[in-house]
Amino acid sequence: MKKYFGILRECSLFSGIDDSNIIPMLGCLGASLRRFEKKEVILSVGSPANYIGIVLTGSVQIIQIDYFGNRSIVASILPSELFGETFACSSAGVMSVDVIANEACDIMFIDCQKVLKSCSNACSFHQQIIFNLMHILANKNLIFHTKIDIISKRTTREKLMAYLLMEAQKHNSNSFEIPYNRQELADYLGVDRSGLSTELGKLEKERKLVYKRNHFELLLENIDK
Amino acid sequence: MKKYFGILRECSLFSGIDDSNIIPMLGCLGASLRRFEKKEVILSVGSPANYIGIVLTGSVQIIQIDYFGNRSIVASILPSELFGETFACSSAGVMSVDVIANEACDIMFIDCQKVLKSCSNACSFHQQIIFNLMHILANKNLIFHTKIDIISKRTTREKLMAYLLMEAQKHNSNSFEIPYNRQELADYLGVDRSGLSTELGKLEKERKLVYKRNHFELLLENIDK
DNA sequence: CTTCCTTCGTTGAATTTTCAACATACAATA
DNA sequence: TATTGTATGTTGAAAATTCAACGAAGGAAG
Repeated sequence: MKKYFGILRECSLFSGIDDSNIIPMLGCLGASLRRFEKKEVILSVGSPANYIGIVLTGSVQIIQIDYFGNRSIVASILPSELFGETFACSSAGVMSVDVIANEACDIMFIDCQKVLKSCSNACSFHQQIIFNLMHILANKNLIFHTKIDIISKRTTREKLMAYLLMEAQKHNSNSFEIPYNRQELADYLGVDRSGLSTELGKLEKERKLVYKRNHFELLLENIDK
Repeated sequence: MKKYFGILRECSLFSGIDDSNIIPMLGCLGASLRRFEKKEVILSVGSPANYIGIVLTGSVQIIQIDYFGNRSIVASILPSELFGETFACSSAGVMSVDVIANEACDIMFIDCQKVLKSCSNACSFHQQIIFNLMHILANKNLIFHTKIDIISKRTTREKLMAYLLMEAQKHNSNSFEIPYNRQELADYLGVDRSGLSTELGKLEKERKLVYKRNHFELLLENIDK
């Protein structure tokens, strides 16, 4: 386990826990390690949802396949990040998404029940872990909430403005970089890429923003409230 | 407090807790009561998010107001249901929505910190409450996730079919009632009501479903995978 | 039974989005 | 510097959505 210490201490599940206590805790949490090769299925739809996964190396993708067989990538999970916690903590019981290795990766599984029930030796860090897990779930909730607000808008322009104003608020500045290229932004907003480009062009003509690649600056004085 | 016992035992925060223990626990949780009149602001954007609210009588609405002043109702909270838990458990620190009394109501506030840190007398039910809160957050997460899947689809027809297939799955039957009228369903899906009606008519002509008011029956044999 | 009111379906015009195709800009690298 | 590949912008036609308006259906109440 020790070789992954550097990653584990970055994991938000262990924030606030002293470095020296992380490795000893893993026992209480029923931690186990497993390696997966590229494209291998880590968890699949319908399988029991008892474990929280932590990506140690490589990366995994959360894949949703709808009734008509359309795949969509719900999220990409990078080293030190978690997956499966929503299902393990909910009353769903089983996974409703697939988790696939995007490349060869090492995964640590933690038994969610062991996180929630404090361990027999009543380790004092347990409480912090529960607190952290709660934070993670609640923060993900906020992110979903924001996304729903944005994509509930009816037009490309409204979605775009809602997104940019939200980013400006997040950065506390009217000038910021976004983490998406055009196609990714279009996918995030649920609109057509070319239509998005057109709308950006119009907004610039109206002097409501200036942009270049993924750097944006909102000209709030020209944006009607 | 005792007069609200009947409601509290319905509250999912207390599920799995023996009836006789609910009232005694409220002390550990820093519970307090307050009455609000219709339209009164219970929590507002920017106010500190330290408390979880439980609706005891009446109802409250979660209101989101965007940059342009458009109001939208995020949720209606009925007796025995919770509000504010996402904000109190996240690292947001402050509310980013308003909570308004939809009618005169009695609200119980619980100190979220006292839920998360086990109490000095180490009450044994504390763990169950934390477990329940985690469930509530994770389940809400799943609900949001489902909603995002649905409204991310591009066309009215796709959104509608995704919604109906999801409902069928939830009911374990191709025949079910939905909890929305047409306007509400249109708002949920983020589409135009008349366009939604048109699409329903088309699907019926294609013999893919039959419906009447809010009763629906999917004819899966005619729905192409 | 009639009236009132709400919900739902229908229609056509206006608007918006999507789609496909291509032009241009930009970055990496040989 | 020349080349190549990717990202972005632009355009026009087709498709879908929205909008406004109205008519029909169904319930509730007198």
